[in-house]
Amino acid sequence: MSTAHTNAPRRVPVTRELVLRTAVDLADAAGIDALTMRRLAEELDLGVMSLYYHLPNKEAILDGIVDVIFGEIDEALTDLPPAPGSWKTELRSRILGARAVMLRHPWAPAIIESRPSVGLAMARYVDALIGIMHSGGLDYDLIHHAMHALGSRAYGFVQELGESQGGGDGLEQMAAEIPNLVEMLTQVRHDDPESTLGWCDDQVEFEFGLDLILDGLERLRR
Amino acid sequence: MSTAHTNAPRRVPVTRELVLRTAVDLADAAGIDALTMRRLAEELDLGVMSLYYHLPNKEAILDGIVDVIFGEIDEALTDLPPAPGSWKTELRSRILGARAVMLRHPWAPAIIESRPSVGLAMARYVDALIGIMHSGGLDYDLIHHAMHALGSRAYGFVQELGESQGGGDGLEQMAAEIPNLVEMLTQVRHDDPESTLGWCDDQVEFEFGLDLILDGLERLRR
DNA sequence: ACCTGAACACCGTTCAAGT
DNA sequence: ACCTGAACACCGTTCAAGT
Repeated sequence: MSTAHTNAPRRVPVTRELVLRTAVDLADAAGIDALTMRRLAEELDLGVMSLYYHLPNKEAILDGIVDVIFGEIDEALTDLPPAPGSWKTELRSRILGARAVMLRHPWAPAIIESRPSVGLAMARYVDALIGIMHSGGLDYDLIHHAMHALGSRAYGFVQELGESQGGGDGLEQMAAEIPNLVEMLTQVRHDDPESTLGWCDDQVEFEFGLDLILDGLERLRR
Repeated sequence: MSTAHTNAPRRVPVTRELVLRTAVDLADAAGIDALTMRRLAEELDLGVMSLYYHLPNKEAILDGIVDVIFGEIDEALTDLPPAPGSWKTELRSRILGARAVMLRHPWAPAIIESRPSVGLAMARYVDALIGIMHSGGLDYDLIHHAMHALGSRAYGFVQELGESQGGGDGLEQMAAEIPNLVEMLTQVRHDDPESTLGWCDDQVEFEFGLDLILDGLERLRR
């Protein structure tokens, strides 16, 4: 996973940026729980306390990670073809672009939601969304509502609750107590038997919710 | 905060339910970070290891806490007047009822989102929402989409990102880099100067997003 | 059936240094 | 300027018991 533990001389100097990049790679490879100061230092072939020279504490590392993620989003979006279209399609493609990055870093949504403040990279991303909506003829009051209505969907994710565990192991035992839920699940499963992602295709659901909101906003704009 | 530390004989026996109730009270009073096994045991005037007789581990305590919260929601909703109305208003009032409980336990959303599985109380709550929608004429496929579109909003909350910090301390420094965001914030603040909750009234925004989704679903039903 | 202390394997971080 | 080990104050949990 890394070249740590060798005692060959380091090619690149350790910097704040390298620490953050390594932290993201570590979370990708071993899960967010593996991202401890000790493990991160090990990955960099450094003593634990050396990390504190580059960043003040673990909170700063988590803040920095969010910057890295939104940096990746920005990169992915500048590669995107211009695609003139309406404000709605433009917003939609930006958000789906952000989502593609989130899918590469499944732990990122939880970290983003845990941060108390907004970093520059994230603010820039939001700023671009607002700019698109304003150019599209939405006034700032409606844009403000829109950002709240979108919530984390603006960043390309929704925290999927419960159903994401793939059908619900324990649900069968409670079947008698939750007839409507059981009926819905069996029916939806039946309607879409060859769905590769199981009965619950998250990408489809994400776009459904996103379009529901965008269409509603478009209607309010008029 | 409690009657711990006295050595008067305990009135009520320690049970799983008392442990969970105490855990909720502790999180309410001292924040979710204060909910450690040691602190919880102290609150109950118990040795730490005694907790493990009533519940297998901390995960089970967090699962149990979610059950307690949805128990409170159920209680609050049965007190609610019947309010016949459309499926939309009925769903709306249930969700706003759930939200009122969430507001009493600000730490609850994060815990709910962190749980990998659905407990019975939560499943019952979802089941009731589905029942209402089905009675209102939505088919199960649309209901399934609806639950995903609502996301955590179905439980009465959205994880508010960034702006919730109350105007953004650090935003002023980045003003030049985020002109659209700054313009939106100043304009919205100007339009609503006497807002007691600051420029960003979460209850209003929550209902805006909820209604946007419910109205869109109603349109799809027809 | 109900409770317990000692000990273990972890955390993030302070301190007082080293080169 | 860059890095470090020892130590501290925490975690959740295992174990082997006590009554």
